[in-house]
Amino acid sequence: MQTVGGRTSVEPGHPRRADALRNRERLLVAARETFAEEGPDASLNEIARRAGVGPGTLYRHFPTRRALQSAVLADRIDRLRERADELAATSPAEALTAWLHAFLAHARSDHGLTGSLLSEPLEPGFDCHEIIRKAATLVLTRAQQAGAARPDVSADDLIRLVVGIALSAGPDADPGQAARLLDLVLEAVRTSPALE
Amino acid sequence: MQTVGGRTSVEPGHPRRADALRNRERLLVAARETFAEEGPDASLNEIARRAGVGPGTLYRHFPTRRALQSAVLADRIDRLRERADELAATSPAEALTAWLHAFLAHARSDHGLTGSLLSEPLEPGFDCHEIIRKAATLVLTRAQQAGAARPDVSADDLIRLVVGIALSAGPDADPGQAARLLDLVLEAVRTSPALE
DNA sequence: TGTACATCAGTGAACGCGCGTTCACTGATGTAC
DNA sequence: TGTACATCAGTGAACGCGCGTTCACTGATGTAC
Repeated sequence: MQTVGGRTSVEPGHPRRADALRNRERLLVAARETFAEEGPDASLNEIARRAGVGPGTLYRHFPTRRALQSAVLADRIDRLRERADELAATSPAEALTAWLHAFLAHARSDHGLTGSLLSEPLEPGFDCHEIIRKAATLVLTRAQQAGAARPDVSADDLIRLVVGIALSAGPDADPGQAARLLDLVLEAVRTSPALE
Repeated sequence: MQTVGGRTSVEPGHPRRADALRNRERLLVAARETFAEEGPDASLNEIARRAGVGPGTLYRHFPTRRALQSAVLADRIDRLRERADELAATSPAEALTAWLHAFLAHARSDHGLTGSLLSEPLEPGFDCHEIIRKAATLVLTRAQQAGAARPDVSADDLIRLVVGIALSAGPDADPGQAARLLDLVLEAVRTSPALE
């Protein structure tokens, strides 16, 4: 929410020292890369190695794998939330399409991280699934009220479909196919169920 | 193809001894269970333990993890292929719907095994992706020729969508939601693209 | 501004663990007579 | 049918590996004066 220079501001009091902040940032960069390359089960020692810090340092900043994963996702999730707000300026139908494509790009880029965090609840304080669901709901209900999306589809349905497309396509697959599949799904979402 | 008492017949010459056949069968049962519970990366030692054999025995029968995985899938894949043939007796539209739902049930039940085998090529001789693709193509082209499915959708698209739904739903999720999502997708598949 | 000090983050060797995989040996089985 | 033997499958201890995780120690940093 409060951001400084485009970077999420630090919770007051927590990381005080300059080297702590620097290492935290390095760990996040290394984790993002490693998760992208090797999936959400990538080795934590390997991430520490890439960040150029000892494994103990990783644990000091992120006591659990889950904590590291959600920290990695945090700013991208936040960007998706912002995007949903921005899209309020466009038509409901366009907003729905554009946001889901943005979400697809996000999910495709992280090699299953979003998928793995989707199912299980996170530590309290940052539930990425909840944030995504809220953003999806925002865009979807607006489209539904405008008659641009069928009313019997939920935000959860859309999220599952997009994550599913991202997971089954794999990160090295044709990005065009994933987008095409999403377009196909979007047609069904726009179609009135009464037509059936 | 040739089956004896509902069980796939043995390739001539390979497993000759009675205890070898028995252990092979035990390993397959244990692997099926373990993969279902713990996913396609489950421990091979654990599978051998459950089957009541030494790890060496597992390796004698299945030299690689992949070989074991595809052997586990083999008969279910075969059943899907048969199902596609049987459905030739029903209407093209019904056949498409029914087969995809059968495939969804299959993919949902194996905790990502199908998904993991989908992307990478298998050992020569049994390519489960190829068999599934053939079955899907059979059902899909028939529907397309009857005007019951849009022509710009490929068998690969359908497979990806179904696998995606299965993967994103997770095995402990609501089976109703998965079926509903597939129905939604099927609506889009039936819809003429000209309507857009 | 300069310095002394307390605090707190970083270090990295080390541990235990379970994994995949091997292999010398044992023993069950099928077959030939 | 019964038996001797060769074959081939099973065994499971053992290996090396990389993982997650810890912790006693070091040292950088921020602060108080």
